[in-house]
Amino acid sequence: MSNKLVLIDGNSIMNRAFYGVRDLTNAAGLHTNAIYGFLNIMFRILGEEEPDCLVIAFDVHAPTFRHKMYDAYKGTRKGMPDELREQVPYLKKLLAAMNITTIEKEGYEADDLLGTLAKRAEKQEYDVTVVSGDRDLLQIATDKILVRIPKTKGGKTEIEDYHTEDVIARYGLTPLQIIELKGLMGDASDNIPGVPKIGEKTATELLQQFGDIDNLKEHIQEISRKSVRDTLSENYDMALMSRKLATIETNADIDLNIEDAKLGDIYTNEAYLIVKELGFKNILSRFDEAASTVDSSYTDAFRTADDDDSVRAVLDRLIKAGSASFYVSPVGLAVSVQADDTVFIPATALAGNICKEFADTVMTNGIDICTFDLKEQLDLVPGLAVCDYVREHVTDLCIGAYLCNPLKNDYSVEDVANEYGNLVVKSQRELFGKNDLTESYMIMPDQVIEYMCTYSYVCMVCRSAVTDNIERLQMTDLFRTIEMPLIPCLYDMERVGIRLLPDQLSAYGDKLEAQIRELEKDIHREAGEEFNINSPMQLGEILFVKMGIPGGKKTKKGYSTAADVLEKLAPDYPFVRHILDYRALAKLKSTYTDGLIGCVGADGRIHSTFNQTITATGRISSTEPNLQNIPVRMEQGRLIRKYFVPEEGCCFIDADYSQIELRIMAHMSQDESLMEAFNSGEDIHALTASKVFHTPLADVTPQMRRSAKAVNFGIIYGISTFGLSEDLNISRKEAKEFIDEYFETFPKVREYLDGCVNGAGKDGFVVTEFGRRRPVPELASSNFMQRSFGERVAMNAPIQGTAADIMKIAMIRVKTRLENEGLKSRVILQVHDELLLEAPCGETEQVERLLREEMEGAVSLSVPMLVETSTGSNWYEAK
DNA sequence: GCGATCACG
DNA sequence: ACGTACGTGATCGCT
Repeated sequence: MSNKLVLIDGNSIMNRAFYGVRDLTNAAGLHTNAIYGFLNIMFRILGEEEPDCLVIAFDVHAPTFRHKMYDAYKGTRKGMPDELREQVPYLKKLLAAMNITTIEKEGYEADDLLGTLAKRAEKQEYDVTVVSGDRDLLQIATDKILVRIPKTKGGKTEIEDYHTEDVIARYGLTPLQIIELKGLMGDASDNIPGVPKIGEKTATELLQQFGDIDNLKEHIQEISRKSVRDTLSENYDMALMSRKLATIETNADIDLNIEDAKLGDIYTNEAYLIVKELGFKNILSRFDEAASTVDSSYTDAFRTADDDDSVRAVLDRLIKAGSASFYVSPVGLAVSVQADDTVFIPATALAGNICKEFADTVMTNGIDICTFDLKEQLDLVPGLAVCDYVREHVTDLCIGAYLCNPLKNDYSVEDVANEYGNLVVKSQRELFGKNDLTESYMIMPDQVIEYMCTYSYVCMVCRSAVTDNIERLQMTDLFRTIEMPLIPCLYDMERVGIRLLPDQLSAYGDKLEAQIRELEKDIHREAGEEFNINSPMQLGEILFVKMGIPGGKKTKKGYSTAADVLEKLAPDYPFVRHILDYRALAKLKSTYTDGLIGCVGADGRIHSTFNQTITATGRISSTEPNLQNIPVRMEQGRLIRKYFVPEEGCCFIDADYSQIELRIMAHMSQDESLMEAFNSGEDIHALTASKVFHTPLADVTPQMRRSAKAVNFGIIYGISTFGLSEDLNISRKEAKEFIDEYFETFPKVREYLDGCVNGAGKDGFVVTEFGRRRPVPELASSNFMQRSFGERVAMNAPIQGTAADIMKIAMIRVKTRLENEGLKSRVILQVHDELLLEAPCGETEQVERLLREEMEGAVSLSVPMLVETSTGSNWYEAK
């Protein structure tokens, strides 16, 4: 078996970690997140690859051959932020202590050193793995050289692996052609003026046809598109330059014998001390001798209390301390009164009333309590579901962790323990697999008790780190007055649920089924064969190959059959219309008929889950089932809403914020024209059309209003000529004219949006009116696509997020006031800018008024908030 | 498990 | 990396 060499691009992996890992500092105040992220990736690679040799390459702060070649290259390499730069020497020191070979050389970037070593090792029959965050490295992939690119998505790091064939599969080009691609796209020289602007798609097609830039030059007359031909001939020299800059040197002058990079014992005493100084306890646990020194002694202090006296004693200590953390499950309650006073109390204690006694004690004494994911525990302590109490006295670390970084995929006690407390704890899954806690408690009670106590303990010891972080990020007010008191609102919606008439809905499903069968027969007949219409692959084959319909393109695996593509073909091909109809019906049947019926509980109601920690913008989301996407736009779908009905003697009230996002933009931009538009009370899209097209309001055509509406939406989404042209089915040029005209009309809107993007570029995040942050790391990217995405996010998130904030405030106000006035009406659904209430029929008028007051009064902006309400005996009627 | 598709704001 | 509007979730077919 051949030897294996792993090569890591130190700078690029640190850089990735710096932007992907939460801000960490050690006891001495040194920023450590990039080191931490690097080590995690390195250990993962070492575990997976088990290499014989390892080399880490670094960039040197000195001009490289690229600088010497082209002055403007300087501008393309951004300097590192200080907080990253200070970490580099510590990592190098640690690697040295671990006897890991590092290499850096003046005049070269890390890429070049890796490229040279990889090729050299390949000749010596090594299996080579190269790890980098930079896709430029793909050019050196071969059958023997594997390029691995870690991607951090949400909280998890996934690694993309590329041998030759993987590059071809992903890009349609060979590894060497990747260099040509970069040359044509000018990627390595993003900021250099005059470099040909050819997109990846065009560039890929050209290369697939002509192989490389040199051959392309020779056959330039064969290129059909004039614009591409012109760009190329004008900028040929720049393309060559660009290609040169992107080419990784594989013959760098370095004297390193690969055998000398043999991996020895990396867990040395010296390294142990450095890791300890850096404060990475869970990395410390990798050190064999050191493993026993990892502090897990806190479990020694865990106790159990089950007799009345000792349980009462715990409650007394609780009252004396005035604060505590807890974690509760069906098996019992874990309470931490102090860091060294964690007690497990079985659910059977105090004659089975322990949970209620605990909640009562807490609430009557105004105890400050801390837990993780309160909403999941409220069934066991329902008395705590009071907005005012939760706002003042409860801290949910799950919500806190989400506010600090809303981009993660999930939030767990394990991660919070690790990030905020430097603790390593096991998850329920790791400890008990798929068994639930009650089962596990019967088989291994001690482990379950330790698990419960650990969760409570983590809340106790991580509490201040999380709340300090929230404070540092200036979100304490958002956390206390919006996110925390929202929890009881969501809990109520879940618990109350919404009534569905399954039998009637099922009958509607049967009707749909009959129509589906009919259409299916027609479609198969027209196609001349039976095939699965639900398979985009088979359908694409039928449409674009067998039937020869033109225009089929897009997607990696074959043709796109998405609705926007088919919609353009439908006028000319009745067959395509049938497909679209079939799709619409099939969707209704599977998701909204069969799917919803399967969700009806024993009480005849659907209890969705409303998640508060999913979205990047602050919205809530709904799952199992998703009740935020019940059809409304098409009549046949909208009919589904007839089967959502209120309890006997009740009706539905629907309350809808009118144009909330555009109103927020008017306020945040302070654009006089837009504010005036809302103060006038006219139809906003028509008014926009009137202003943008310089037409009297009365003469605005439906077509003009439609365009204006699309532009208004586009503005909220972070406008781009491409997006608008796709949406309105017009040319890019026309789209650009619309947008320019819009900004001419509403100049402060442009200033505001530019300000969002600039602010995000400078600070790395954007903020809503209520202080909610969304990080925008994409803006720092050197990749055009990613950066553009970052720009759109920076424009959209403050608006969408502020709307979410306002709705949350409204929900808290509505719930609180309904309770204060002794009304029986309850909010049962939230759909971003809309609330649905179930109200006893006698209360409707009062509650409609209440809703308008609380929702419109939730916030005071420069333009009025307008809420429209309506009532009905089912959801269809109430909308 | 992932991509394509389509439902909503 | 998110392959060009922003933000979601469920279902299907396919590997």
